[in-house]
Amino acid sequence: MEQSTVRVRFAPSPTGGLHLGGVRTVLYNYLFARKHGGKFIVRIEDTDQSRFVEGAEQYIFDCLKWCGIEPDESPLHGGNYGPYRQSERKASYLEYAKDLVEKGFAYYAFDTPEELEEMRNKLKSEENPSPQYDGTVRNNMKNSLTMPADEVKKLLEENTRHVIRIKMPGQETISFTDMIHGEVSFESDLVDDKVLLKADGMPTYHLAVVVDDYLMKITHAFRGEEWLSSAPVHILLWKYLFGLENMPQWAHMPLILGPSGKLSKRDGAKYGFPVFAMNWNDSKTGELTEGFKEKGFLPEAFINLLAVLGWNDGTEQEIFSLEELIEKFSIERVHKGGAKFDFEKAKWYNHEWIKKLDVSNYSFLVKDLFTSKGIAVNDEHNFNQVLELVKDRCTLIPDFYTQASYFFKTPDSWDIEAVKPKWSEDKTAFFNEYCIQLAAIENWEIGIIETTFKELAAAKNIKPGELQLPMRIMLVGAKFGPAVFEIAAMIGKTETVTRIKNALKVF
RNA sequence: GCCGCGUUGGUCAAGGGGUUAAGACGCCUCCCUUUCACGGAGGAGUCACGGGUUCGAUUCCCGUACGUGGUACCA
Repeated sequence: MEQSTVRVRFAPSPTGGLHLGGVRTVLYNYLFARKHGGKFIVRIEDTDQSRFVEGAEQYIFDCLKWCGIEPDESPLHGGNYGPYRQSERKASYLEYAKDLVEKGFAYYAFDTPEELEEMRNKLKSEENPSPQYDGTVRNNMKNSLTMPADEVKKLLEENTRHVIRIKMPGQETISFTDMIHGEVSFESDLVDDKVLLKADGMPTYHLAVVVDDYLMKITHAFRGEEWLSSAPVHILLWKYLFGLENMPQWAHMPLILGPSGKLSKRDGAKYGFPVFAMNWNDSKTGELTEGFKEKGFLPEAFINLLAVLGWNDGTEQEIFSLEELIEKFSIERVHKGGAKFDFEKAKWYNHEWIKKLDVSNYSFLVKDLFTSKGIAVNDEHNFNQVLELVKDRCTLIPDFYTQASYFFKTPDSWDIEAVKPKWSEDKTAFFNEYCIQLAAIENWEIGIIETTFKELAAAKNIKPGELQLPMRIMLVGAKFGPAVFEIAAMIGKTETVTRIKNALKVF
């Protein structure tokens, strides 16, 4: 397997935002493909036109790009196994479905939606709230198994609306080896006759994955655990159509859960944190759902936190770059059980990445933020120096505004309460004189600003510590930020003196 | 209901027949810093339950509970 090309695919449907579970699945797909020197393929599952949302396909690729994941083959990147949109492969599915009918593994079903509903209502009971179209039920329905051959032929010729269903065998144990769960098995009698080809001629997911995986020579198929229950259908299809020996290896990823149960794609707002990679603007509903990107997450942190939610390399390492993940990832170490998403920890990862990365990697984001708030950034070098000074205090990108904006504009207000109780005439005098001395400084740098301050304090017989906090309030407006003298050095002589004088009027 | 999958602190988790059951986030205390962080040192808190198997089970087996997914002409 290692010798021949590993081909892994991610098959999203363009129906909405890319949520956490989705991104993690792509990520694992991608890591596995890269680690084994294989191809990473993105195929679009757009066979359900009713749910199709304009722009969703592009959105998916935008998210991947932001995460640093580049597909080798996709509708946008090209490749030798196209088309990469299921809607463009419609013709071939019909052939395979007919082939299955001929071999006796599938059949035509002419039941109308109304008739199906009637059947379900009739059979519904306390014990069986959702009756299936299964081995016993199909004998009482309108299909090519129960109707005479000539009648079936006639209906087909008249183009009567129909679907093709798989004929689940009776009393057969269907099992396969999942790369994460190990041996998984199902009893065929308990699985229903899934629709393979819809009345509109489009395949259902079941037929499409199998046919596409075969035609695209997929070797490994990783998907969310929500697919595990329908795996027996896929296994059977592989057996009937292409042979089990050609079937890709399956891996069903554990689910990502919300704070209370399952993580719903919808109201992410109720958790207070995003559930999508990037802002998702639903053209159908007009709803805007916030993404991790826009919330202020770095892509490095985002993929890092997702990668280790359900996987670890067995060491104590927690911070991984994409390159390290490619090197260290192994599907065998992926957890079986689902994990609750913890936003606090997610923020911690972002904080770590902000600290770890050189500010030049993300200063453009902060610059955009400042610009949008009306602060023009002219001196990039100076700007980066400021960011370097405050980055330890920033968890999300927007934090840079509160942590650094005072370097570029006078504080809007002062935390008067922090200084007033201990204020005295001595201190006013000190600062007045300090201003004069500062104004006289030729070589404006941190050492001299601090020395001047301390010597004057000693001369006035005031503890420097009692003066530093007021000075901070004057320059910053509040009790936070790097060393005061560092700030003074950064904002310049004129600005420092101005801020002190202005504050003095109020203190 | 039925079927599948799962279950180590509040959360993410290492481990796996005999361990003082790692580590991280969060929380608390202290140190550093006359700010806020960063950093450092500590602390509280755990093997879902019941039966087996075994000299011994958190680890293996069987049940139960709980969680979660499926049960669509959605993916």
